[in-house]
Amino acid sequence: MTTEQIKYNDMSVKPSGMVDHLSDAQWAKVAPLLTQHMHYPPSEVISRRGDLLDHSLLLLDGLIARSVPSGQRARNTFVALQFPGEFVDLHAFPLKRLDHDVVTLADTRVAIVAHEPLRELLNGDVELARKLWLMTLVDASIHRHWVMRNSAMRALARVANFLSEFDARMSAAFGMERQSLPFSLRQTDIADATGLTSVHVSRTLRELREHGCCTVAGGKLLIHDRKELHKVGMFEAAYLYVPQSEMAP
Amino acid sequence: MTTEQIKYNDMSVKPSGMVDHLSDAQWAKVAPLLTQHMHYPPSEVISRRGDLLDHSLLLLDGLIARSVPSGQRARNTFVALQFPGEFVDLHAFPLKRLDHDVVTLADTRVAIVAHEPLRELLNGDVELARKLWLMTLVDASIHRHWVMRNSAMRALARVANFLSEFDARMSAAFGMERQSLPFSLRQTDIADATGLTSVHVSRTLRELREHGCCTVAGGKLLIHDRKELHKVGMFEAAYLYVPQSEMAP
DNA sequence: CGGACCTTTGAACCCCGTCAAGGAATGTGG
DNA sequence: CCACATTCCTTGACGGGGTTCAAAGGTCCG
Repeated sequence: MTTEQIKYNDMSVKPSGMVDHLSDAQWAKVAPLLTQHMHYPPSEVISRRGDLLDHSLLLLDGLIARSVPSGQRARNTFVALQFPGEFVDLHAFPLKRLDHDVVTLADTRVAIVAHEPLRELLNGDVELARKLWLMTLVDASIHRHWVMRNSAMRALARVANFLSEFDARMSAAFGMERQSLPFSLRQTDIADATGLTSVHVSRTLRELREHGCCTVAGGKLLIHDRKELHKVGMFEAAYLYVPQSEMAP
Repeated sequence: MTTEQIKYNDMSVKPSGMVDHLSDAQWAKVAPLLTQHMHYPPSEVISRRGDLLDHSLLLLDGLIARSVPSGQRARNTFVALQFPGEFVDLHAFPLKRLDHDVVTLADTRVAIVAHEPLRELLNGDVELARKLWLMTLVDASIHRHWVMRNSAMRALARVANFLSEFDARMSAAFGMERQSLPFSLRQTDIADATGLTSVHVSRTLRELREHGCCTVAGGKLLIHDRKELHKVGMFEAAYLYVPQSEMAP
């Protein structure tokens, strides 16, 4: 394993994104559990399907996919993506056994939360426990959207919707919308996430580019016309349950 | 609304299925909250996307789909199915706002759990709260499997896998495996759940029948060769997290 | 400058969708 | 008990969106 272990002391600043569902006071309780950090290069398998976990991960920076062996395709299938400020596998806290691999898709930093101290913390704070529950339920809502997207949308709309979601969740992580986003996914990764082949993803991205929606190139996602991208992808962000305090002017 | 309201007194017997994740003592605490029952005919919309719920449902008997407006298909898309002994929309307890419709697919009986008394119960019982959390996480695991199935499997395997899941979850609800199962889904429902057209579902079911796997007809699912059905559908039940006490000899 | 990896493009194919018509099952009213 | 409607299932013919196979072109980095 080519991982590297570092100690940070300062988690006092609450990251943007999903953890913003927590109040400042709640974050102040969770932060002390995040003493141990790890750093991984891209395409690294952090945990494997079937593993019994005694800890979960908070994604600080980078990008992570949850991946399962694919039914009848050559490569694996991505069943979820996690962005900075999101818990990667908090469901392992009640569930323990993992039903998917956890794989990095970029240079990635995570903070480790051991389940034992987390259990003690949550035993004494019902509200906080409910917030963490809620955050896993947002994951489930996103899963449901992925089922719809990969079952009922054509390639062009499917990829446009996927990129719209990427934009929205990345914006939540940044705390603002951007015209240019870091985009470490290869076209084969987009294929794994959308249930298409990388060949057809290539063709579809060209189409989106020629429509003037967006360009994926050089590790960047350039949004030319967000409104048009959303329209092509029939994108409505409600299912992401982005915290209120986010995205304020 | 053609629903009918009944009062039951006896919920002392714990149903089989998903709620079997609860211990008898835990069930004894939950049961008193289930005083109000409802009965619905098939194809009835119980709750709608966007609704703010102050209660959740425990499915006692029948079958329920969670349905979303479809991207580019004529009909809706099913993002989940719920079987007897499962909570239908427990995620609405922390999340409140529903992101999908709740629709009956059979003659259906449910018990209503108001969120307010549930909140008070869970405030005083951390272990029980964690069990309910776990049950929503099993839903999420099933969502992930649906993403894989509808993204990465061919029609024949996809339908075989779907029917295998139906068999497994129905078996959990009955507490035993059966050769013949009540099956109230129409072929258009199978299509909505698998992302195929009903025409192709018809062809696929014929193929499964001719392979000697199973027959769907007359409101019944007949399993001729469960092992072969699982093989064709590449079915492995781990993602269902069926409770241990279930399925014992 | 050479090699590994990713992207792009072309051509052929096929799985599944679409359209259309007929058939079976069930229910309803006269 | 039959005419008729309704709903669902089945089958055929055809077309197309996406896959597969193959090869060439970029790009990055050692």
